[in-house]
Amino acid sequence: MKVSTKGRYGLRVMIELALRYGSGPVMMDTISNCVGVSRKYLYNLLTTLKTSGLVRAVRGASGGFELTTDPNRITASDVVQSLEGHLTIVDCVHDGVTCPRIDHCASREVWQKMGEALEEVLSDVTLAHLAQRQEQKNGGQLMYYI
Amino acid sequence: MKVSTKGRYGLRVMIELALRYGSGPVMMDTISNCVGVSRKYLYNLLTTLKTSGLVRAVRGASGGFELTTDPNRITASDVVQSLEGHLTIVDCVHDGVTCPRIDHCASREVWQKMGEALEEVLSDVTLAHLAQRQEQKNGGQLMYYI
DNA sequence: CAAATACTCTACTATGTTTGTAGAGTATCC
DNA sequence: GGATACTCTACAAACATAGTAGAGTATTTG
Repeated sequence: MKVSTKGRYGLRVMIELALRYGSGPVMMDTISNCVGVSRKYLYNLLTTLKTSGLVRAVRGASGGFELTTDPNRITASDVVQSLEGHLTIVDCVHDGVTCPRIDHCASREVWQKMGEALEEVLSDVTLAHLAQRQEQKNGGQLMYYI
Repeated sequence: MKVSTKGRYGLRVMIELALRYGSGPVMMDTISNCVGVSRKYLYNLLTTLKTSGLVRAVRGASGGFELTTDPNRITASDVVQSLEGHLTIVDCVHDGVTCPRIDHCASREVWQKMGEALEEVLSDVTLAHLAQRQEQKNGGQLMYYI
């Protein structure tokens, strides 16, 4: 019951983009350095996030990636679900393909509640919130890890 | 971010034992039939649960497994944590081995909240509760799936 | 006692997912 | 037209999950 590196790195990536929102596209090498992920792997994450419509890519010289919308309109739930898929702890909660014992399964109600609890936590946290928190922790400086 | 079959089957197993609590040990073949898991795999689950002190084994003829204590003193949290490990979404939340950026990581607070939310849901649900719910759904009959 | 019963243990394997890497291709800016 | 920087397909190593096989051991019951 862990978040994979996709979700972990992905949220960091989005926080970095939130910190730089409004300053034009940020190139992959910069993000790669800040977050500590290889350029190649980063591309996977950004491609997924792009497909979900959370980021936009600008090609060519002085290109890069940027958020498609204001950081306070993107939640951690959006980011995590984009990269990790549905916020369901067990497939039967979301699938149309239900297991044969679904009607007399008490466990299922527990798994459902867990998913709802996660959704509640994540949808309550915006990127703006996280970026602000990050700035506080760093004393207002962007971290580069060069 | 899924519960594995260990957790899913394990909780079912414990609900079955809760339904039969006080009637002496239940043998693995019975549990295996009710829950729909092979005897061999079931052994893995029960061994883990035994190590955690949630069930007790009785060897020999007319042996089997039974809960070590009353079903309303065992929570879903106990069961899931026994089989799946700590209820942490990301290791850095619980590990002593922290990642180098732990001090300026805003994401970590999100992962921590998620774990706490799960704990809250699971520790609020007892086996007695689940067994009762299961009985309601089955009209008071034990299901055998023979 | 002895036979049946039922848990116990070690080891092995197949399968799928995660976590990446390689290298050539393509759009855009100046 | 050259430099810049994203794009795409394919592949592969490492790890975790989900089991299976088969022989061993403790207890009850007659």
